Amino acid sequence: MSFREERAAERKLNILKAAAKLFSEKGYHDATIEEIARELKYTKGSIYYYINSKQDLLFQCHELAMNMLLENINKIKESGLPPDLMLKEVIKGHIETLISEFNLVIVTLGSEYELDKNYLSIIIKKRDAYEDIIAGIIKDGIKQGIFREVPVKVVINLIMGACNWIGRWFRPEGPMSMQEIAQFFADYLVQPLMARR
Amino acid sequence: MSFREERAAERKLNILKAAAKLFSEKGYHDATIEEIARELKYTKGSIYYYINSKQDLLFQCHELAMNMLLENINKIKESGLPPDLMLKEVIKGHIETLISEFNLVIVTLGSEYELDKNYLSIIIKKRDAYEDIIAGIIKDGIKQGIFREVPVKVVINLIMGACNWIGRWFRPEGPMSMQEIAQFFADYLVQPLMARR
Amino acid sequence: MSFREERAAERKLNILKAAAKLFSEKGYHDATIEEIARELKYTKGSIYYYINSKQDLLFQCHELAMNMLLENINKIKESGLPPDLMLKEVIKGHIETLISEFNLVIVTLGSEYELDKNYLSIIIKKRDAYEDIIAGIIKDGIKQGIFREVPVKVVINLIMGACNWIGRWFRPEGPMSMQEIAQFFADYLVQPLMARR
Amino acid sequence: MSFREERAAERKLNILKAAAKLFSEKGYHDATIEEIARELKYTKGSIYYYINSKQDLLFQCHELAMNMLLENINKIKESGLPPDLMLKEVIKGHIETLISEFNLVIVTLGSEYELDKNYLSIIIKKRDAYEDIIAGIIKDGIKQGIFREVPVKVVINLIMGACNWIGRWFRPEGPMSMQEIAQFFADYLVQPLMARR
DNA sequence: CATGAATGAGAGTTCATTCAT
DNA sequence: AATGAATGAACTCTCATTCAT
Repeated sequence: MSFREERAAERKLNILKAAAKLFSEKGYHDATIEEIARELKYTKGSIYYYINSKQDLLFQCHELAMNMLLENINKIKESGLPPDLMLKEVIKGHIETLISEFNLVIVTLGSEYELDKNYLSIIIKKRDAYEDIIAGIIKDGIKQGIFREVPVKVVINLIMGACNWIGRWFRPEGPMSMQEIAQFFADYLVQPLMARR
Repeated sequence: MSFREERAAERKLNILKAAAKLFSEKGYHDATIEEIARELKYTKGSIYYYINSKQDLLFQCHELAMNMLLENINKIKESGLPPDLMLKEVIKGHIETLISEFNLVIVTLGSEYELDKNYLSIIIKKRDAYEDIIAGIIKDGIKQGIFREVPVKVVINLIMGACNWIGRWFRPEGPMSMQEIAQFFADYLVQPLMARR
Repeated sequence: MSFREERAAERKLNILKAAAKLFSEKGYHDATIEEIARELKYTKGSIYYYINSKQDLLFQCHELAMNMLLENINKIKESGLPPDLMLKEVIKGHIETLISEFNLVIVTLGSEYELDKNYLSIIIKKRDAYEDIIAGIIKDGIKQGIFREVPVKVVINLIMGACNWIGRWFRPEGPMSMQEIAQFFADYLVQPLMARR
Repeated sequence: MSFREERAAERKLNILKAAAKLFSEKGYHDATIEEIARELKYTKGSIYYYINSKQDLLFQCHELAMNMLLENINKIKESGLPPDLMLKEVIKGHIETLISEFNLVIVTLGSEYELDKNYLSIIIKKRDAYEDIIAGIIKDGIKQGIFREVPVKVVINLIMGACNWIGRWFRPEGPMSMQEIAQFFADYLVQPLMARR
């Protein structure tokens, strides 16, 4: 990558982050291109040198966030941990990514219907891949007798809901740290899966 | 209420439901007043005979939904059940209201930042009242030794997240019925609260 | 006039006065039919039993005001006073009508361009008649050597301007009464007309 | 000021003048943004690149006009003329500004109630400053024994009314020129102020 | 007589997007 | 690479007016 391209890529990333911030604060529609530009001390027109459209911007936010989540889960998948511990790691990693890349991930979680059909199907594919990995872990656990029999999809949705909702209420200045919350959620959500001995 | 007033109230409710449907399908911004009118075979202007503004419409959807949830939880609070069973009833009731009044409740859960400050504060007050009742039940359970010690707020957020997320994935034609899901969630989410004996 | 017609006429006058009040307070456009109706505890629809259109309402305000002014000046014309005193009476009468029928007259003086062409031409005819009478008095005075030679039209416009502007600043609670102002204006405005001896 | 900024300022002034023309011809409400745009061969939307709102446009017309009048009167105040001649100069200057910047000034004189409270208070402050200067001149004249004792405010209102009304009837093609009218008004309106010797 | 209800034409305004420079 | 300027489509909202009951 040439110097020029590098600089362009960097600027694009900045635009993405500024967009994500505003999208997550005010919603896709109420965040205007003008505001995004102002945030970066660009002018409205200049932005269009780097992006194709506002939709495109939204899509790339979604994509970036999903890639982060996928990267994280793939690492965990390789860890060789037993299913219950592995699932806990997944939950903790999910929450930690969610909070540390707050703006980006919140956009993904809160603006589905704003995405055009074509873009949306790409994102959904990634999300499905993500959930499939989780499903694999749970099924493993069941097969090994560590987890009891459960409707896997439903459990995943339950877990994802609990975790994703964190974006709505988490405040860094609150009484529990990100790590404490992540640990608490992991324990709370995995426990009912465990088979009785 | 006179015949006239009754009919007017009914029409207003219809408008509210049509609005909720479109808001939940396309989001607040992308649902236009014109579409809402078309849905009801009204004209754009006529809608404004019943409402003050689009914001107002959104607000009233929120309010209607919150009132339904509050009505439900208040009934359960009076039931005299032990905390664990009561909490399960709350979860089941929440999910059932959510699904049967899908559009309305989804609007409430998914469009916070679209609401003007003044309106929002009213809704937040209602939501706080709702969560306070749940907090009361959990604290009761802890006091009675039925539930273990937990950070109450965090647990509520966990439960609410899991439940509210249902709006994102539930399909009536899916393998589990609304009641089955509600029961499964209630059991799954209450179990980790139980004190070990 | 039958009882019914009488009542209708009375109500129409009330509507006219309410309209005049609102027109003068907020301007023709910003005063809505709804407000006029509310002022009279009618409903929007009912108003239309008595009037044809909002334009019509405006026109009739204009006409009523002009008729009052004409009635007044015609009485003075018959008085047989010498021109200078007669002109002073006209000025005083004009100002007193203006103030005591404030709303009505203000409408006439401040919303010419709101009137449709057809309506406007009728009002302008009346105004011309009014000014012609004043012109007659001044010309008389010149002929009799009481007034000096002046461009009559210009003087009339000067006098009318000074008087009509009163609607913009007069406050009944101010330091001078209506009569004092009227007398002061009459003296001030007639003096420069007097021929030197 | 750069070339670009200069052009932008010029365009803004054009918009102001076009707006003033239409406002004075048809009144604030009946003049639409679309018409103003059409007058300048712009599109409706483009206008908003230069202004914030229609109200803003009206306000700026008011302000521009008041600034012209103030500039004029301030120059005269410095002239060192005796009060009677100075007052005549003020009247002439007022009339000449009024006529040569017809549209702008007429807007100011005829659309008070169209201005929002906040805007209006700014304009009223300027108008008060203007009238205070005139008041100063008259009081000077009284103190020097050149003018007789009069209620100053009332006289100012009388003079302003006579002058401002000119906008309603002046036609450049009429028998008297702007200068002749201005001179006539100045003489006519100052004479009754003079102390008798 | 009175009115609740409905209508539709039109206004102001916003904003993503484009483009010449 | 950047930007000031312009555009037009779309949207919310208002209100005089009509009409069945």
